[in-house]
Amino acid sequence: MSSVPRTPRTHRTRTPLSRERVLRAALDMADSTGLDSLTMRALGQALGVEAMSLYNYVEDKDDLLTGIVELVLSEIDLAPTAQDWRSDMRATAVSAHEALLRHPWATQLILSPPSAPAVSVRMGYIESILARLRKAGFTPEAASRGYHALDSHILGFTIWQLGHALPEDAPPDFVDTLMRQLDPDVFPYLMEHAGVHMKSSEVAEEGEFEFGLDLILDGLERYVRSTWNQA
Amino acid sequence: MSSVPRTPRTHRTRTPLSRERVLRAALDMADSTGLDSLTMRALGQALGVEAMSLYNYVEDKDDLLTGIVELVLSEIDLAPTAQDWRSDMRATAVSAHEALLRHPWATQLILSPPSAPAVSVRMGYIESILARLRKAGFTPEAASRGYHALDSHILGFTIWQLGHALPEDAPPDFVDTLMRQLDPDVFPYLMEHAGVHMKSSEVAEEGEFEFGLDLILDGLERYVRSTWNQA
DNA sequence: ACCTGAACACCGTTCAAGT
DNA sequence: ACCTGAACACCGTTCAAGT
Repeated sequence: MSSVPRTPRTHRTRTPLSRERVLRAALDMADSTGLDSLTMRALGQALGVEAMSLYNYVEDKDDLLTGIVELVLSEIDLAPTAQDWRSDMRATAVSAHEALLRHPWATQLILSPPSAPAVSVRMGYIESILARLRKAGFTPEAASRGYHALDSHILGFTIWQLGHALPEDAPPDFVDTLMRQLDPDVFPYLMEHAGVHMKSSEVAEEGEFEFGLDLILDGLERYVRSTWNQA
Repeated sequence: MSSVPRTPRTHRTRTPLSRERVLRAALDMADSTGLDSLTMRALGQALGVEAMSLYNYVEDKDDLLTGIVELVLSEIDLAPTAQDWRSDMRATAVSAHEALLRHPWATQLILSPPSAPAVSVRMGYIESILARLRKAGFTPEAASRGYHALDSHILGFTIWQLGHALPEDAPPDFVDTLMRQLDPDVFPYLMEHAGVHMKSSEVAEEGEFEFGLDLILDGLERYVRSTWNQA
């Protein structure tokens, strides 16, 4: 701890490799150039090392991907401090949505993991949602329902939204030319729909996530109230 | 059409290759052994041909995947014949959900396509939802909202549901051993949640899709009613 | 016209060998 | 202890050559 031999790191910033540094570099790579370009060989090169060295810090590529997903999930605010469960759930959902949008590759890794079940990485996240609802007086069944409804909306809407975003390399007239190819006799309402999109800003699209979120929160509120009335 | 030379197809069922036969075989392969095992080489072998021959019927692998997604989408009932928009939308949503569950690999291809935007394959589907809502008196804006809410729930919930399904090769005591590994002091509510799952049947899980669906339909109903009252 | 062998540029991963 | 060269078993895809 205290007697690290300090070699003068003049010509190379020879920061020693570590699992954390590998994961951080992998996350940066996925953020900047996409998940497809994150190969073991390219990641090695980015760290100034051959690909094989990475296996000293990571079990295999699956473990690498699991690790960077964990980093993304750690950005979510799991302990907002509002008075009521509804505001807390809303805050956590919005925080999760924002984190997932910051790392557009993450949602598909969570929902369609290359191999293992995703639940293990997300246990802390799931536990805190369940805990908040139970502590607000939800029955175990109602809390399970609530978690399902909220989580499927958070992840499901986000991946849907990302899948419908314009491709990064889209030319400015992308939507325009796409619409011109549509036969107005066959797809009249699709053209109208595109028109609605052109008028609305990004702010409006952000509203869509919260629109659905509030629908779910409304439904949960009614659902638990009816549960309480039964008792 | 009428003068096809009929070679006696005795020792080999030498059905000539065609795009349709290639796509059908690819879909069957994805259904039975998963998307990962669907390689050009394996598909060729299944059809009794070398992989390179497939490029006579399919532009590249992307085109192949687009093709089998189209087959899945064609299974959806886009023209139910109830009286009201709500029943029609509900029927189409349920039909879509069922088709996507029959082909568990399809939803991720729709939501995270390897390259191209997914909208092109789904135009007919989107158009028919928009058309049904507009014909029920929805404004263009309300119809857009409705389509977004419905489609994101259909695809988003389904991919969430599939991502949380037990792996195919799971041993019978999979959930049991997973729960035993959980520290009850750290994840008490997660354990309780697992307990709720053990008691409920598959039917109950099917109910979750319709629970969220009805929430959205309720919200849309209120939303358009308020729109009408304004006019 | 349709199919194939050989080849190319990639993957993830292993393992013995280096320092 | 950490890193590497060489190798293995795969990918998608091309292209000239076969029939």
